[in-house]
Amino acid sequence: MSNPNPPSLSELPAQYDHSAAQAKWYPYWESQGYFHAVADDPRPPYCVVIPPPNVTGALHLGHALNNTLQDILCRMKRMQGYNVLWMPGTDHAGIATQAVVERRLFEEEKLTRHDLGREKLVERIWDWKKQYEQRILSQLKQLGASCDWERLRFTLDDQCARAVRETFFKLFADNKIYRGKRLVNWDTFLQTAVSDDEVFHEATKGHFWHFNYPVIDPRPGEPTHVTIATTRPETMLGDTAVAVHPDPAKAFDKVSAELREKIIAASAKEKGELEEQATLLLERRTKMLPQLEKLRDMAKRGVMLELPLTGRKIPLIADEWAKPELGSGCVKITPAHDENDYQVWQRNQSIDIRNIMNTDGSLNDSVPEKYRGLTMKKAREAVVADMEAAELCVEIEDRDIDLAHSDRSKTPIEPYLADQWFVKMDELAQSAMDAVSDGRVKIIPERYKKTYLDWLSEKRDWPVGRQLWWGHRIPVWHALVAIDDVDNWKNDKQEAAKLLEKACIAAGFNPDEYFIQVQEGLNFGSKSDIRICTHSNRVDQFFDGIKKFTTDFNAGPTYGVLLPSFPAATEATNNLADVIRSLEKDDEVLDTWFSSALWPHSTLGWPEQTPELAKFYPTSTLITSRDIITLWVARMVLAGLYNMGEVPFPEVFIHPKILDGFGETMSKSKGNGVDPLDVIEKFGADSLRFGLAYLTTETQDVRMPVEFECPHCQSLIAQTKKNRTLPRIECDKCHRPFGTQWSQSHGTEDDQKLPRGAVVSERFELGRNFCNKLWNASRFALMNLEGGEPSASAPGDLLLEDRWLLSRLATVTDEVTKALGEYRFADAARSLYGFAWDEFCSFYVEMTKARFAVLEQRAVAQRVLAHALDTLLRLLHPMTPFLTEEVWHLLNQAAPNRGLLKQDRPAESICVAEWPEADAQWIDKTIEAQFAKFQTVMGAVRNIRQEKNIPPREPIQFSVKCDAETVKLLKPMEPYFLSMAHAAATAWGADVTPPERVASKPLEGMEVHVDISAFFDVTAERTRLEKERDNLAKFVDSLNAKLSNENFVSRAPANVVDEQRSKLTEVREQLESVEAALAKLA
RNA sequence: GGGCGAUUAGCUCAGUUGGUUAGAGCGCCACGCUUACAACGUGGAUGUCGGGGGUUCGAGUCCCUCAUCGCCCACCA
Repeated sequence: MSNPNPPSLSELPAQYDHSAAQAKWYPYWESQGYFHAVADDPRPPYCVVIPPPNVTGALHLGHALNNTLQDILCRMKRMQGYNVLWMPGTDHAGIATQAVVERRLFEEEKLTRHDLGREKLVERIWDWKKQYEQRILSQLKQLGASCDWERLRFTLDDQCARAVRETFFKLFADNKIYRGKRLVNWDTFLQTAVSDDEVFHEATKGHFWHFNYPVIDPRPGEPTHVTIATTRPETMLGDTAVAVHPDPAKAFDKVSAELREKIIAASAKEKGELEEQATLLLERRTKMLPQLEKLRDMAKRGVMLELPLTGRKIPLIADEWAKPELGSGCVKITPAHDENDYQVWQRNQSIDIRNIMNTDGSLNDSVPEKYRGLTMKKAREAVVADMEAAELCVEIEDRDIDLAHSDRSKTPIEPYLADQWFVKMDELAQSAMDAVSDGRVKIIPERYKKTYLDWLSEKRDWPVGRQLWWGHRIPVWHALVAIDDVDNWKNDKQEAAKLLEKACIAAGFNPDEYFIQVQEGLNFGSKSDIRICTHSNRVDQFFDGIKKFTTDFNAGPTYGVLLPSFPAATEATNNLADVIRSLEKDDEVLDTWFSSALWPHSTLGWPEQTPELAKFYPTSTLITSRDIITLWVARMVLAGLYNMGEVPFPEVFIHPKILDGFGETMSKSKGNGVDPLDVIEKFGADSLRFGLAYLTTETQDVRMPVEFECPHCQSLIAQTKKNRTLPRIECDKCHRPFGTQWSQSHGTEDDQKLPRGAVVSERFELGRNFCNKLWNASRFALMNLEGGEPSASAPGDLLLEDRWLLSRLATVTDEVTKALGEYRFADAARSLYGFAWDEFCSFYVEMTKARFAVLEQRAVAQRVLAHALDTLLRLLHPMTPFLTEEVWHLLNQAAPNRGLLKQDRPAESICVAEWPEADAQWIDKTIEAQFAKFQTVMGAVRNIRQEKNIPPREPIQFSVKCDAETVKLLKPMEPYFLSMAHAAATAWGADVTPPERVASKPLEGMEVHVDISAFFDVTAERTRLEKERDNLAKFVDSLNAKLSNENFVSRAPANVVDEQRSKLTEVREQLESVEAALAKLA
């Protein structure tokens, strides 16, 4: 397939038609297979895995940035001759996706997931996924992303599922997976756990209640009660202890010491406040220490307290969690409803743990009958009333409380300790830290190394289970086993494991397909958990086989079997065979990040040892946003090391975030998001890409004020915090209403029917203007190249401007290649922008106009022009692929043979053209300096014309006073002064005398005189010269001041001083010539 | 509470290892539709580089400090 639609060069439109180019070239690239990589291609590999976008919704501007940057690198590397694989895919995003589908299900059909059931719901989510994935892929293609679509993956597809099972199994067999407790955000309305992301905090007026718990049998002189304080009084029904610090004196001293350190470091302003704090602390210590120490001693003696309202007795314990400096110094312990209390429970296994809540948020049977079935809210009222009636409520303070609410149901969250799967992180985290510390993985910019290392260094175990239906189901079957005699069980558990093993073998599984684990003690006291994990592909048949087999077992010791139904277990007595028979498949799924962590190797075929894995792992770089350094990057590193024994990528580039005009992150829920397709439609994909690259600087974060575009009259309305969440907006100009993205989710039916106003940003005009400029320069070149004869060219044929352009081109090539290699996208874009616009277009192309008018000069100019355009297009292709491909094909028509000294046929597509190499032989600073003189004189002539108000087309005459060498340089440029400034040179040289009525401009080593006899205006000229004189005089003064400073002359480096001296001489001369001109006027 | 970052023209941002009188794009002003381009051309105006202190011959750049804004993490009996 060649150019699908070759146009006539003379009929090219004056404006670049981005939508036509996009529609034409993407299908062309795909059909040519340019983006498809194969493993047995011998060229060096370059591989990038896409950060898989969530299938929750459409891509936003941040994705556009992320993928543009990846595409820029991939396209450059492809041109550099690498075997490039950009692995595309999407993420199943467990919670977010299920939540979206559930919400729609409820809105549209008034059904909950329980009405539908697990299988049906999962089916619905797959439907949703297919729809949105299509949309995401289409967005990526419209952006121009050169992904290898034949390899498209999804984190929940069969290949990824296999990698997930394998990894989980490895971890399990390696004893890195265990069951523990974790405080989850429990949504009592939806009866599900919610992620931290889906929780919003709302400050509400609340209270701080102080309760007294009576001490049972206090000795004389001892306190008769302890006081505790709480914001959630209803949880007292689940209290199992009250804690006091084991060494209050030491604890006080520690806090004091910390405070003193702070005071030393503090500013004067803070000092007073801190010192006051220290005084209060000291007073408190004096007042409370004896009491607290008494309580501590009582705790050691095993004193019990009466838990009011329940008739239960709970111990007073000594634990460091109790902070003597806070409240009463004593803290109630509710292990099942508070994470810190849970840890206290873990340290003090003698105390009880008591869950008081049903999944619907009502109180369960473990509380006294009168509170059973009450909601937490009602229970609070009842508890407080009863405590007050018992005169045990000693104080109620008002207090603002940051109350967590579920974003999905808008109801308050109940913290709730649930059984969870955990991955042990100590060794894994250490391995990932080492990889970054020793430089095997480099994070750019380097400051993000700290984020990464700090987070990993906590080595917090990773809770990987989620109470969801959408995701990788945990490949474990388990049964809870209650036993009374722990010692006996320890022996018998070997027997249980053996028995289970036998069952597995009999069911036809190989020993390396399953792993049996027995864990004691972590679940509700002495109850143990027997589990089996498998990575077999036949997971679903697994238990049918085993259960059949275990019917043959009748003998064996008896155990209590707990069915693992959430939250509380029911007990039954049975024998060992029944223990196995009672095994149930875990109904949780894995955290989405578990599958994302495997992305770099799972997408390449792991655990299969595929040729792709051998060729492309480790991948070459990772490009992502900073908010997932910990969640994703760190976990990919540790998973890569764990599964592959090698880091997944040697470099990670963290790119900026795009914020709105108020410095806020863009998000759908704020209504300030931007759909890249809106921008692509209005400005074109190339403009979007170039604009984004131009903004990707080292300094993080880009502020981007956005506007609504009225769909009726196209006028722009600035987005404000107010109008961005209106369901309909009235246009400022035409006063007709239009809808927005916000209308779709929050508006009435009428709002949703309104034509939608696109959200765009003026920031992309830069890219659009640039693309258009380039298009037109190309158009000019094409018109003048068509029919040109390829001619031999030798360096000797080249004129100053050719040598200048080639020198600049080589320098820019070098700059761009280096900048992109170091992720300095903005530098590359700025360098190309400046070169293309200010040098190539404004000077070189302008100058060729005069040369094309002269027959003998044509061939060389054509040749250099074609070569320069060819090179520039290749340099720009990674950023603006569509435009450059369009022009490339036209250029192939106009100049089918190209090259400077040696001519060749260019590549059929710019996608696979060679990346330019900076040819050092052309870099010539002398030529550049000489050319700069020409530019300076040109500027002076143009400047005088403007200042004298001489009409642009009015011919003028000028002369230049300069040395002989400059004459030799600039005299040949006379035609350019004519064509570019309508100025005719009358004289060059050292003895040039200015005409009678003249406007002069002193320059470095030169004087430009423009004959203005026809336009002479003494006053205007005097004003101009006086201004110039003042400027120069000021400059001379500042240089004088510097040079007369003894310290500067003696201490600054000699070259700096010399520079200043010669500058002074130079500026003085200029000043003299201005003063002379002024004198002449008078 | 801990950490990170930002503060430069009306707006959005560059500014390399400290070294001429601090730059770009948009916007603004003036003139121009000149046969590549008005999405353009030519020229112009615009800054106490957030405040204060310090190091230095010399600070937008390095150090300290204050202020404001933003982000991440932790915690809130």
